[in-house]
Amino acid sequence: MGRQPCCDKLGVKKGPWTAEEDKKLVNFLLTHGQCCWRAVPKLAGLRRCGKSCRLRWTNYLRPDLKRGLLNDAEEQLVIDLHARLGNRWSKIAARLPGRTDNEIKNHWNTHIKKKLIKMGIDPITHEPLHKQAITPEEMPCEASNQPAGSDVNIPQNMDIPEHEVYSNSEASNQPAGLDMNIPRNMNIPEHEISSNSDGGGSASENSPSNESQSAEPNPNYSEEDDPLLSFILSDTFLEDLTWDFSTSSEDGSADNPTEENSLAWFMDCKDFGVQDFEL
DNA sequence: AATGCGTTCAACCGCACCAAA
DNA sequence: ATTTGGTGCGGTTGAACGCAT
Repeated sequence: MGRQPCCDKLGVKKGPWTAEEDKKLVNFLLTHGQCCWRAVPKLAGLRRCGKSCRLRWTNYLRPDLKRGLLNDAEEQLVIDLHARLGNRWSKIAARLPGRTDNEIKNHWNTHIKKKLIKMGIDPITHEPLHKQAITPEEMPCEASNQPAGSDVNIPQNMDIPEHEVYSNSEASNQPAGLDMNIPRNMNIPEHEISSNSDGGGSASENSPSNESQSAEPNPNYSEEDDPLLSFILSDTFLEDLTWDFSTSSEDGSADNPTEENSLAWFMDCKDFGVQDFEL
């Protein structure tokens, strides 16, 4: 028996969201909070699929989102995390506050991938495209561990949960003398290790037929060599983040906002670009 | 100004997981 | 143990945009 579609295809609007729709969705979610997404469009007065509403909210309307291109430090972090985690964009995004999996995925495909190729690095394996051609001395500085210009204060000795790393039987495949920016022996929680029993992966991710296409994380990463990465990968980092936008604003006006205030404030943020507020 | 081409990114699609029934 | 509905995730698409000619 096939699955019921997530929403009635008839009468459901698709395509770009209008400002009016955004307003309705934001108004509803700020008022009622996130509940059952399937019910959201009906309750919010939208002719949209619940899934579409969720996507619009998480990828675009969420007030804690940063807008704009990833900076150098973030980009380097994405590269490092990708080497560790592979194409698990949601896991990567979880370590970059204010960034979405979609955004990172897009940025990877449009910018970073090309950059790495240009640098002679395979964006999938994170190994040199022509191992003979590139010696460690020739590795571009951008591939060094510490992102240039990174001013993040990074606690030392952060544990990376074992479950967040791919298991990889080819762990020893790292070429001798190839240092790159890949820390070794990183601790990552077991439950996020990519394997056939991994609960979170998509079919294509775990599909053997796609293995050559999917990004294999480098198993030899270690946060010891990359304090920034170790900090970001730590659970402490995630726990410490203040995701509740309502309590943080430059002038404090958003503290304990009323529903109206928060909507108005939020819409203002959208007008100016939320990134301007450094939420 | 018009056209073509390449790039970007918001949005969609399909699948898998998980919890509840 | 099985079914079902809700949600999350990663891959893909296509409209919009920018740039060169």
